Amino acid sequence: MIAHVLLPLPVDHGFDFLVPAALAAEIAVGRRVKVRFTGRDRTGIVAAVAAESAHPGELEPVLAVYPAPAFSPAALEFALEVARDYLAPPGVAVNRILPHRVAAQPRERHFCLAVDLTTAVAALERMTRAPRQAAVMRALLAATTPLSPGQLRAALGDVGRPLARLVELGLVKECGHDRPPSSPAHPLPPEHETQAAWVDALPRSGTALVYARRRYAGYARILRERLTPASGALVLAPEILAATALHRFLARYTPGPIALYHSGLPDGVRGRVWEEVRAKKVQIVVGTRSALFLPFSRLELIIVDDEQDRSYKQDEMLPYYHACTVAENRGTDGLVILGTAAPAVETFQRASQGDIALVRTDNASAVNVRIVDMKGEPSPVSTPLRDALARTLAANGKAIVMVPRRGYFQAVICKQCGRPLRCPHCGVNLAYDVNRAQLVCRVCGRAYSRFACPHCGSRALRFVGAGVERVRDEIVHAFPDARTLLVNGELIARYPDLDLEHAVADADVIVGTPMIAKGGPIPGLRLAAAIGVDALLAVPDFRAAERAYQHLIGLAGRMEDGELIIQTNYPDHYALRSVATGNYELLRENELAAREAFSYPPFARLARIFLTARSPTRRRVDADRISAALAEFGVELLGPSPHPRRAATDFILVKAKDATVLPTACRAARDTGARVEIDIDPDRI
DNA sequence: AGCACGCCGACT
DNA sequence: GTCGGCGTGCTC
Ligand SMILES: [Zn+2]
Ligand SMILES: [Zn+2]
Repeated sequence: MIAHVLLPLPVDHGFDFLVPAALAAEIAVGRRVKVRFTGRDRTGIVAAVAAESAHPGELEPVLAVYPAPAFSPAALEFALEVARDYLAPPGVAVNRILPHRVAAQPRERHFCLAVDLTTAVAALERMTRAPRQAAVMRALLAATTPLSPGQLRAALGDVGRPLARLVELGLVKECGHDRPPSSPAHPLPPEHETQAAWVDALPRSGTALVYARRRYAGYARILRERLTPASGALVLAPEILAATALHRFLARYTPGPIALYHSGLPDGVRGRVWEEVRAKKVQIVVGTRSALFLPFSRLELIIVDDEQDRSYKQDEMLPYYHACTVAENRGTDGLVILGTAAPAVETFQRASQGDIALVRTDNASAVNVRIVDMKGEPSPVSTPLRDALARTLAANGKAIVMVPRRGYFQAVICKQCGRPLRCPHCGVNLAYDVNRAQLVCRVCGRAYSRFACPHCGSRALRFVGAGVERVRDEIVHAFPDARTLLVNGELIARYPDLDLEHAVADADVIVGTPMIAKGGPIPGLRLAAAIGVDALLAVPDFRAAERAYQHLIGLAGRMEDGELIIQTNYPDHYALRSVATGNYELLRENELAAREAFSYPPFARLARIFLTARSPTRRRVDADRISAALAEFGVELLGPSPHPRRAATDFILVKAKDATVLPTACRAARDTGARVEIDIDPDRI
């Protein structure tokens, strides 16, 4: 017997191995196996089992078979289809998707009263000399479900001793739950019921763009009303934080167990969820894009929340897939919901052409938008913003300030000759880091202490582009009594378990990078401000204005009502006017016109071809070979230009006005033999 | 991906 | 003469 195994190598085929008789019963398509390959042990995934091999040479034996976690045959086929669509090596893709181990179910014990209520109350009255025991008894009396030691500890502190004593006395017993009994779903609060009204307008199947400011309650309603017992449902959020918040919400308002699945979980936990899905023990999963590959046997419903978010595009690692597209392929005979408060221009275009359904609620928001013209404003915190902050804080309201730049100052410019100070190694502008009191390069990390212009020698320097830390300091200086919280990537990296919701609840002013524009309403928030949106508008990407719009809508979405202040030098920019007037069409029309004029999506399809080779001449030769190979397809090539992050890598941008030729052209580029990686439909350029 | 093979410039 | 650079191709 032969096993055809996909190894994690950048090749487009698998390798055959001999299945020893002892492993014949265990071998199965989708399982992970250990093999000896080129002198070392490796693991791969069985793509097929056959009687014989077409390989002429000797075959190595399969050394071990791992029954779990494993792909179901259908899940494997789907993963391979995605790899094929995105021109990724199948072995690389499937080995990345499948977790490696299955962690044991955490054996959380649960305790409940062992006696009836009257006996318990009588015992409690006699417990005057054992207050800890009494506290445990009271907690168990009040609880509607059994409690785990962890839950008791959270409420009462360390109660191991008193709990053990109560068990000894026969007042409390352990009840045999492996997992906490799923709490009965809470009814939706009335205000959520109205927010969920759009569910009635959904089609039965196909893809629907749900353009609604508030969507979570609707998702809970769909899960309650539309899910049949035999089917699975998948709910995606763009990032781990958002997935966790959505999971918490849906677990509260939906009956039955809901699993959480994302790449931040330990491998073993992911493996456990994977296997629970395969065994149909879990019907609903909330997660990030990697959850799309879970082995659901039937998937009637996929919800992609915040459809416009660029985190849905995998662009750091193969396969370079987009979660929305993959979701639509995955849920072909069910319902796929793309939910958003600020639709991607491309998605909305599909809806307006009738390719997908459009469900649009009245998105009028109670947020009042004010655009502040920054011409002549010396401080990054304008006078109108300062006044609004003072008013808000005086009225015990909360404020949030978004600054799209990290650190302290974006750049340092010579007052004498006007030129920016650059890193001599990388050529990029140097940023100022207050903590080190040095100029730092964001590309190579080098720091410099020489504060003088290399061109004219002048020591008169101007710091420009206030970053989030600088704005925070400015606000702390202006409002020393307010509790100010800085939220940036560094904070999340340093405290991965930080409960952001709690931290935010304790702050008066939250200053942060655009990550704070994601998420639901913050209680008590009355003022939101966007500082330096011009930096967002100036990003060299055809989607820059759309992204700025989406960030601003996201920021406004963190308030139920209140004021949004936008600081800009371009008060008439259509993206900002569109936010101010609540008129999405204004953004859409301007974007469509620009993209049609310059042949960008949705009027063309793009791909990036990465060329990796040590020598630049080699990359040049490859680039020439590719442009020769693509000549016949009538596509436009831009570049090659150096990759912004990866060393020894260039990329070519491919633009195809005919959407259907792009995959063919990309395949032709791959088959030139040049060492390439291809990113179809990139999300940033 | 890793590793061997093989071909051309420049060094004891 | 050999050493070592990397481009090419193969691994079940
Ligand atoms: Zn100068
Ligand atoms: Zn540098």
